[in-house]
Amino acid sequence: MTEAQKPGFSDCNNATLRRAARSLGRFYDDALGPSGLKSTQFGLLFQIHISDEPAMGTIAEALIMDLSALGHTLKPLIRDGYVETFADKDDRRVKRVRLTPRGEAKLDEALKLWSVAQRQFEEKVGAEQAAKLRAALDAVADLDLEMPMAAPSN
Amino acid sequence: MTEAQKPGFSDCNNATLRRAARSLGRFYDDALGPSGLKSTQFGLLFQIHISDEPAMGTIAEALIMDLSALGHTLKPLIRDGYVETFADKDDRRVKRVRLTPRGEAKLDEALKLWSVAQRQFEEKVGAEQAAKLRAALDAVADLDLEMPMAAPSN
DNA sequence: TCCAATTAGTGGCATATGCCACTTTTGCCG
DNA sequence: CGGCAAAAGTGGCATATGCCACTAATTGGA
Repeated sequence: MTEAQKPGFSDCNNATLRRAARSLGRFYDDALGPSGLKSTQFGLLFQIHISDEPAMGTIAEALIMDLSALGHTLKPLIRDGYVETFADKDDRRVKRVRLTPRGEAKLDEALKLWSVAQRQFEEKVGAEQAAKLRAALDAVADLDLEMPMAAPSN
Repeated sequence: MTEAQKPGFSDCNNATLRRAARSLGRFYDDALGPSGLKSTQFGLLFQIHISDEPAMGTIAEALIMDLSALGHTLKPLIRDGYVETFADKDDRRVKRVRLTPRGEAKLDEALKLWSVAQRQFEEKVGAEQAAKLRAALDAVADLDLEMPMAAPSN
């Protein structure tokens, strides 16, 4: 057991996941560097792009991220003019989001850089392996994990 | 292709990874909640625990995280008295880290909570699947990804 | 119709991470 | 031995994320 601490570093699924995320994140960030976008921003712009003027809550749900976190993350993108928001016509509580022309252009630019990193990665691990990994990650992300908390006895 | 945008959300390995990390992170964070530690802090304390008074750079390398980021993340733990640092005897540039008795105790407390989440997770996906996933993630994390940047021609 | 519960966001506060510019130590070499 | 490049951290600045307490709009009854 002289190597009990050698592996990734622990048996914690979460820690292992975060570690990989930091590593891969750095790689994609570097690739996107020239565009001035972080990989997270790129992902967010992309998600908005493929959606139809989604409501913030819809985006947050799709990306499994906290609604307020999404709001914060959106700020720099709005400030830089890549994204704009507007109230839903039927429900004024809802705020919808869309890319500005400038945002679409920036996304196009970033997509070119992203594809290089993506290809680079898939060459290393193999497209099929990558697809399997993504599938596994999606499965994990969508797991209905719930602490065995006291079932609301009432 | 009516579902081109339905899956996780994109083919980006990085985005998929981050999404899963947010999801799983929330789960482990909830589990660790009672201890007052975040899953990231738990992971950091654990890493320090299994190491032998590691230098900051050593920890950063093991966790594949930026050295300065580690420094920042360490602050609240130092502030709360779970960790302490001291200069290396031979190289005064090096700062070593160790858990305080209080930190060891807190880690023990957190370990109990963590194991519940860990078990819960492995019950859902299967211990073997989880192990495979961790292996895959470690492999990804340790990949020597490098932008095909101009190879230093010299 | 009017109020209680629910839904969608916002703002504030705190941690997580990175990059960059410095400062302090070392290590190395002429 | 003196000075320069490399190594290890620190601090500042900016984004990423979460939780919580609130506010504004809606919805669902009584």
